[in-house]
Amino acid sequence: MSEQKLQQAIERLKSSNVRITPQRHAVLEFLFNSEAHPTADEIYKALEGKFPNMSVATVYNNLRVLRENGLVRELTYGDSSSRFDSNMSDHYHVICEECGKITDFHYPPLDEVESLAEQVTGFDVSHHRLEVYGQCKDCKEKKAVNH
Amino acid sequence: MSEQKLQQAIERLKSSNVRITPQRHAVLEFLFNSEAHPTADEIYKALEGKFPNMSVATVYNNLRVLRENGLVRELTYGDSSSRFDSNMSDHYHVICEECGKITDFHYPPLDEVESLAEQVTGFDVSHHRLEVYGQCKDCKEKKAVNH
DNA sequence: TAAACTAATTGTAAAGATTATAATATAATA
DNA sequence: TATTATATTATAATCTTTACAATTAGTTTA
Repeated sequence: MSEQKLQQAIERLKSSNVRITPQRHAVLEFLFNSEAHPTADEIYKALEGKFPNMSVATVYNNLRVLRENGLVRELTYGDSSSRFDSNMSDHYHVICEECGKITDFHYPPLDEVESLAEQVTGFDVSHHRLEVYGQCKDCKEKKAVNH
Repeated sequence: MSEQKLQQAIERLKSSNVRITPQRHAVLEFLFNSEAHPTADEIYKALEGKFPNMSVATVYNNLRVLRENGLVRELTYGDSSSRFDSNMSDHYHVICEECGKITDFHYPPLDEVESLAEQVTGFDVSHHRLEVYGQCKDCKEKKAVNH
């Protein structure tokens, strides 16, 4: 997709003295082209073909570097492994409890909640996270068919 | 605290044919008296004195049973282990990024977000989760002293 | 109250995700 | 192209949670 965004990200890394290796480039590119919020293992498997010798540790290392440089976000839900999202714009997620699919959706940032939390608890608030859970269209339809 | 709530919980378990063993009673009681949202391991360590032979598997089993019966909630944040909350009323959490402390706070349920998510994504929404992150009072003060 | 039945506990092993480590390879730079 | 620091690889270790089989113990019923 947006080749420009990818180039910007690479410049950002370079200016932080992060080396652009083929593996790192591939992880970054894969995430930028994915809307599926993949896990580390899914990224690893997706790049196996191109990099047969790549270690899974490399994927984890690079995800950490990308996260530390503000290029991807780590999403931790109830399930066992983290998911990664290169969409750093303000948005929330709706998660299907049936099949695990994660869908983006936009809503005005909940600034009121943050400021009330500050007042009530005395915290300095930095950010919040919100996820909505339910059943996606596909899973609804599948159930309907089986009846 | 509320001895009555504990008795109600026990009745609820009995009516679901869940046996009340000393270990199970202790896990339940500990959670009902705790406001600290403990991990499974913290519960295990807290009960070690009373039950020197208790297995950590017993703690996990009981937490699962309590969760399945709607008596505790499992909280999964970015850190490695789940936390458990016996406060089943509608409330949100503010989490200190410094020390990990979790503080309850109340806010009207975000029904609007849920209904917008339904419209936009076509999901059947069942619930949502929201956490606010920041720095707690104590950690702020500690930092101020060190300057 | 005792026997019988079923569920719970225990101890240990296994699974799965992630991190640590040390040796080797390689990107960036002068 | 030589140098140097960083990244990668392969593997082991760690940590949380679950699985399993044997034993123990609630609960029910005769």
